[in-house]
Amino acid sequence: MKFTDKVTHMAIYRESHQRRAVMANLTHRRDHPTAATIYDDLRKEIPALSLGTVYRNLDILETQNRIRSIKLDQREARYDADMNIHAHYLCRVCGKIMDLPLKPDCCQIVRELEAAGHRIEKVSIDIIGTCALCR
Amino acid sequence: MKFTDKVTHMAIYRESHQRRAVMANLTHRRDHPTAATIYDDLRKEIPALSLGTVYRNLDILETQNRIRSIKLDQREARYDADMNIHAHYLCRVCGKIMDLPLKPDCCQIVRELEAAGHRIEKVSIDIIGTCALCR
DNA sequence: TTTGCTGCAAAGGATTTGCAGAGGC
DNA sequence: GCCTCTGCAAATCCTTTGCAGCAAA
Repeated sequence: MKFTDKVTHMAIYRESHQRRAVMANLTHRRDHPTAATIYDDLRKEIPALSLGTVYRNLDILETQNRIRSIKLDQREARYDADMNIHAHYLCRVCGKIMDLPLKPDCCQIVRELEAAGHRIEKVSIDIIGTCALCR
Repeated sequence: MKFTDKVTHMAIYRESHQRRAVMANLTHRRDHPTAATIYDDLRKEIPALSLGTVYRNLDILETQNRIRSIKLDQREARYDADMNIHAHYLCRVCGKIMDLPLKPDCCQIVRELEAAGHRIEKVSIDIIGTCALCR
């Protein structure tokens, strides 16, 4: 599936065993795993699983708005099943990612953009630094 | 230079012709070019320039806090010499990137994190959607 | 039965890196 | 003169894709 297809071609999805497993794995985690982490984890229950399938399913789940991807640094994407509005803080020393709840009035720009006629599909608020423990 | 060296090893930088050119190119632009775009542009004045050098210099300039990198989608990084606090809006249909000025009170989380002892090194607020013209 | 989904493996694309020589300071 | 920076090219890393068979609905 190409990037543009997401917009123009509304696919009819089937719930495969693998997709359910990816979704379940992400739901039952508190961290923000990479595709490779999910893959390693799921191989225990689905030995024949392939990494490509994990990527394809993460992509579809994001299109379905059931999960969101996070690009904190230039490295691998991370995934999150928590769809509540929140920011992420990454400590670049220990690598830990913290969820930061957001007050609704923090997203005033979003409302201004919408008022100007722009459609909002994704908002990412990512903060990188060194956490208190690592300083 | 490895990722971790940025933290532990404080390098003494020299201002090369190439680094000055990358910085100047970025300063004189209003868009948010990729490394490849800057490279294509600078080849006109520095024909022997290599893409690796562009990447290395963008990396160093970001470490020096003279520019910032932007990761809007899963694709190439973009670069911005505007160091004022602002958000970015990407229209995923036409690809245009808008700068969004931010009111200082929009970053309350940042102050809360700092109060809790965490050091903030970078804040990215990125919004993806479909702009008014493309709808 | 239809057509989306999978595993496999190869391809793709962006970024990084090792090296030997050039060039700031 | 020391040590950083460069061009080159190969390597790396993450992600995507083509294909033939499998499996939801």
